[in-house]
Amino acid sequence: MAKPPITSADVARLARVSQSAVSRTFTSGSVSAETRKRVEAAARELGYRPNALARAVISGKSGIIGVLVAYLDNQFYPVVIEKLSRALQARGYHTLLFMSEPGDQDAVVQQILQYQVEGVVMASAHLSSSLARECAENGIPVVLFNRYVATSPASSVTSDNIEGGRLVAHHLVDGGHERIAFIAGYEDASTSRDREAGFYKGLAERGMTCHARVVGAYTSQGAEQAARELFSNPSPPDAIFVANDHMAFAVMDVIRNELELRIPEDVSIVGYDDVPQASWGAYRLTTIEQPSDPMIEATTKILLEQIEGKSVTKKAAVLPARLIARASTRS
Amino acid sequence: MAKPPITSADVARLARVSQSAVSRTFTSGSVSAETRKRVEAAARELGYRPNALARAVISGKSGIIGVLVAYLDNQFYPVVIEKLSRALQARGYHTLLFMSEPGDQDAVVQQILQYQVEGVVMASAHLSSSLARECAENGIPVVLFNRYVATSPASSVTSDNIEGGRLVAHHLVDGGHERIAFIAGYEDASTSRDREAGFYKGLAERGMTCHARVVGAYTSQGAEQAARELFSNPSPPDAIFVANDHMAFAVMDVIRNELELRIPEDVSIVGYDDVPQASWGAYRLTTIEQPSDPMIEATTKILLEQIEGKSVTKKAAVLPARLIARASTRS
DNA sequence: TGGCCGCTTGCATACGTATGCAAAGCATGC
DNA sequence: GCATGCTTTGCATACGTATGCAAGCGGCCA
Repeated sequence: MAKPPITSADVARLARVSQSAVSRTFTSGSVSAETRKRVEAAARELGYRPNALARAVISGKSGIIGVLVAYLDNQFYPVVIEKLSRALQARGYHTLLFMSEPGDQDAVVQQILQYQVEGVVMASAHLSSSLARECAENGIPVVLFNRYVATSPASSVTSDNIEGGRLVAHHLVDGGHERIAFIAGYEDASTSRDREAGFYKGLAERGMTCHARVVGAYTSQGAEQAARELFSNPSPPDAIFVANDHMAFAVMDVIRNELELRIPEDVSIVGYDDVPQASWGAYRLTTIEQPSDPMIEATTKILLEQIEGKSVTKKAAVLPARLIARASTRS
Repeated sequence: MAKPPITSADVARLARVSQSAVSRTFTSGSVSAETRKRVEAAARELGYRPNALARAVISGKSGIIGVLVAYLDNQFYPVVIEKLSRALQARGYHTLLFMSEPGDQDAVVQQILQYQVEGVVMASAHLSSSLARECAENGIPVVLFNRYVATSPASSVTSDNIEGGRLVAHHLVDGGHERIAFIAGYEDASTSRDREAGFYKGLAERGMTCHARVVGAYTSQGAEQAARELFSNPSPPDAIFVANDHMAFAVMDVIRNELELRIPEDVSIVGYDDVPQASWGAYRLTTIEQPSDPMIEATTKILLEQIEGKSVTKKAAVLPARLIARASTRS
C-alpha cells in the first residue's frame, strides 16, 4: 500500500531535466517557462510534493512556530490559538502545538528546540523561564503572549492590563458601588498583578479602596471558593471585579444559584477578556475586551520581523483595552 | 547573537569520538559505557540537541501528527485538542495544527503532506475527502475524529451517536413531553445525522414522532434562529433536542431572555457532548456525554498501531454514550 | 563578425543525522 | 597459540533538497 515516496529526482527524470531544475521550479528560482511547464506537468503526474523537512534541513528555515500553552479551559486561549494558527498559516508558517506539563517543562523545551522552530509563542500562565533563555541564546525569537516578564529577554504582547483595571474601578465607582471586591487570578501571572494594580489605582483616583481581596487562581473551582468566602464575610461586597471572564462565570453561578442573589441588583460583576461566552444571554457580563485580533497581529508581526530580519531585539506591544458594559453591572 | 547551531560533529570532536558514536548514543545504538559518558558530557557542555528534522529525513519518521480542525468555538474541540496533544506528546509524537480554511482546503492538504506527517487526525466538520484519499495512497493513517464516512478509506472514532439520540428520545418521552422538537446541526455531518436517526428511532419505540425539525448548522446564530422559528409556530414544542451543547446554550438563552419562558417548566432542553459549560450553574444542561478520554485513547491507539505496524487497515471505534440528566429537563 | 551580457542549465556539493560494512579489539574455548 | 564469536568503532554513504559555480546559449550593439 505504502508507495515509495516521490522525490525531486523522480520528477526530474520524467521531465528530462536535472534535479536542480525541479528544485528551482518550486523555490522561485529562475527557470524558463518551458522548463517550468514540463516540471509541473511531471510533478502533477507523479503526485510530487516537496519534502518540507529536507528543505528545512538545507535552508535552516523550518517554517515551524512552536506554540506552548498550559490549558484550554479558559476560552480565551482556544480563540487565540485558532486566530494565531490561521495568521501563521496565511504567512506560510505552521503551528507545532505543545501543552506544558506541570512537571517536566524542561523536557518540553528540549522537544521544541529539537524541531528547529523558527519562533516560539508562549501563551502559558506558568511559563518556563529556561525556555525563553535558551531560545534567546540560540537566536530564536520568543513572544510571551498575554504575559510580561521584565527580566526576560523575550518580547511580549499584552493588552493594557493596568488601564483595563483602572477602567473597571471607574466604572464600578461611577455606578455607585461602595464595597468593591477583587478576585485575583494566579498570583504569579503578570496579567492578574497588572489588572489588580490598575484597579487599585483607579479606586484611589476616586478616593476609594478595595473592600476585600481573595485569590481564585484562574480556575473555576478557585473562583467558586473565592465567591463563597467573600459572601461569608459580615459585610459582603456590592461589586466584584474578577480577574478574568472564565472565573467570573463561576462566580456568577455561585452568586445566583447558591447564594440566591441577583446580578446586578444585589451585586455587580465585572470580568476580563471578553471571551465569546461573556456576551451570551445567561451571563451578559460587563468586561474588559482584550483585543485578540490586534494582539495576534502584533505577535505575528514581531515574530516575523525578528525571523526574517534576524534582529532579536526585545519588543513589548501593549494594546489598548476597552470596557464593554453589559447587564452584569448597574450604572 | 545567533550562535551557529551545534551539530553532532561538534560533539564528536570534543568527545574525541566519531560522529557515528554521537548518533548512536542518542538513538539507543550499541555504545560502550565509556563512550556514552564522554559523549553525554560533551553534549551537555556544548548544549547539543539532535536536529529532529534531519533525523526525520533519514529515518522517515518525523514524529509529527497533523491535526486538522475547522473551528474552536464549540468547546468540545479545544478539550479534544488539549487531550490529544498531551496524549501524543506522552508517546513521543507532536501535533502540527492546521485550521481548515473554507475555500482552499486542498492547499492545506498539500501543506500537511509536505511536512511528512506520520498520521492525520481530522476533527473538522467539513472534511476534505481528498485529504483522506491522498493520505491513504501514501500509506499515512488517518483518523476521522467525531465523524464517520462509510466510503472513505480513513479510520474513525466516534461515540455511539445513534444510541445517544435514542437515549434522548426515551428520556424526554419518559419525562412526559408530548411535542418534542429537534434542532439539527450541520446537515452534512454524520454526527448530526446519526443523532437524528437515533432520536427518531427512540421516539418510534415509544410510539411517538418528532414534532418539528429545524436546522441550526452547529452555529450559535443558526441555533438562535432555529429556536425563534420553533416558537413562532402556533403549537410550540415542550421539549427540544439540540444536536450539540454549543447550540443548546444559544437556544436556552433565546428561550429565557427573549421568549421569557422557563426551563424546564415550559420547555425542556437536551444537548449533546457534555462540554464543560454544560455543568455550569447557568445552564445545568441535560446532555449526552461524549467520552472524550476513551475517544482520544482510541484515536492514539489506532494511529500508533498503524504507524508502527505499517498496516493501514480501516478501523472504526464507536464508544458508548451516556445520558447525563441535569436541570434542563423535567422528569 | 565579434565581444559582451543576461538568462538557464546541470554538476557537484552541502545540510545534519542514521546506518551498513568492515576493521579492530577483546575474551573465550580448545 | 590460534581460531571463533561478540562488541565496539570509524569510514563512507545515504536521505531529499538547495545552491554556488561554470558552462552553454541566445540576443544586442558596435
